[in-house]
Amino acid sequence: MSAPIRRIAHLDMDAFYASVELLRYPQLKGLPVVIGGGRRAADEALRALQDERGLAGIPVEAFPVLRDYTGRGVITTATYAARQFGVGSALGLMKAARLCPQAILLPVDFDEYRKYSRLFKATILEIAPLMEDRGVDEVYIDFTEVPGGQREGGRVLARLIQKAVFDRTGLTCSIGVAPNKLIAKMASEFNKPNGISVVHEADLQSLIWPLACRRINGIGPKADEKLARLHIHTIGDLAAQSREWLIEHFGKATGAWMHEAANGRDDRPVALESEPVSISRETTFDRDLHAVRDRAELGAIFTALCEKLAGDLQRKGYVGKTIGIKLRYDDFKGVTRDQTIAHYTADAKTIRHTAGLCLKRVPLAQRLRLLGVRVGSLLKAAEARELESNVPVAHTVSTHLATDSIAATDQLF
DNA sequence: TCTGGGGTCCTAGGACCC
DNA sequence: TCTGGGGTCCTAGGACCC
Repeated sequence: MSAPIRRIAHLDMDAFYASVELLRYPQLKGLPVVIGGGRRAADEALRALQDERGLAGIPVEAFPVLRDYTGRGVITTATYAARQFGVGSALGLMKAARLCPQAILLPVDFDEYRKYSRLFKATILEIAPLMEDRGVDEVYIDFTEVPGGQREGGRVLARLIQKAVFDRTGLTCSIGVAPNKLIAKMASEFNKPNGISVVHEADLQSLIWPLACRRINGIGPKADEKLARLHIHTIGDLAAQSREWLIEHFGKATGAWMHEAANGRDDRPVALESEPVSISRETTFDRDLHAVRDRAELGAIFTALCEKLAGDLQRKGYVGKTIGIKLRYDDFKGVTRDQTIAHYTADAKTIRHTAGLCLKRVPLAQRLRLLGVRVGSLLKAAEARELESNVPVAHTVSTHLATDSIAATDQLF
């Protein structure tokens, strides 16, 4: 037997949030539905209806629709019926309301999506043990050594996984199988929804080169625009450029990577485990707030963000020592500030204090639409304890001083 | 009536150390 | 008296992804 050919799958759940919602509200099947926003009043009305008539008993007319929405939310997911109207992810809800006013608008329910996310991933792991988590609704799977992973280029195993996921969750997914992650990711888009597509190395020119450069995971709007200015539109156009020329225009790292990608080369392994680098909380206000005029309100939001963040860290068992803030002004421009402290922490007061110092270094004349707090340079709490277990006394004192001066920061706003 | 809330990685300059 | 260079950490911003 010769060595097995590397076969990597990318699995993407179809319209994940929306599909989970349709499991609860089957009466909405086939209708344009979008998930997003978050209006307390409408959410409560919906909850009251659930209590009264049961989920599936809510009449279609009783659901909130886009037409009635006022606020600053965006669409996170749209059903395929809604996509017909040109609405999709990241579109502002007010804008979407003009395209499809009758679309039903459901609030985001992350807890529910996380539940199904765990379920479909556990199902995959029972079949194929080498899986990389890429967020709530997608994964990479290494098919190479899995029984059936080589049959029909991986199609047989892909079908098996697709069926297992559907049987367990009632949800469909699309799978691409290819020689590497880069191509697998593109391939999973080929037959959406509920599709499978298999790409071999020899298919590069016929299946990959005609695609727009933007389809490469890692080429975003900016790079795409620049490529277009250079008259490069397809991946084939990109592959026709020399490595040197690409490095000249996009820099050493990006240029070389583009050259590899365009030629279908990617040797990144399927990464089973990864540790978080940072954890953050942010919020966009219902209306823009002014640091002076809305001092009390901003201060309360700021403190609440720090407390939630501390809770997240503690629950997940991490501490960090780089505390940062993020601001977005009413013109949508943003700034960040951060500060590294002497000791790892997950303490709300310490975070609040340090973030408060960051805030003092930022211009606050203009009104704000967003405030965020971040903790980075993370370490597992146990590892940090070990690391800091024989720390000089002087440092311990400074921590107490820092925590004691919280009162002063409270007067910030 | 524009534009959410998480994240990751890269770049680039300055400080500071060897 | 001058001339280096490498390495690491910190900070700010930006591109990109789900």
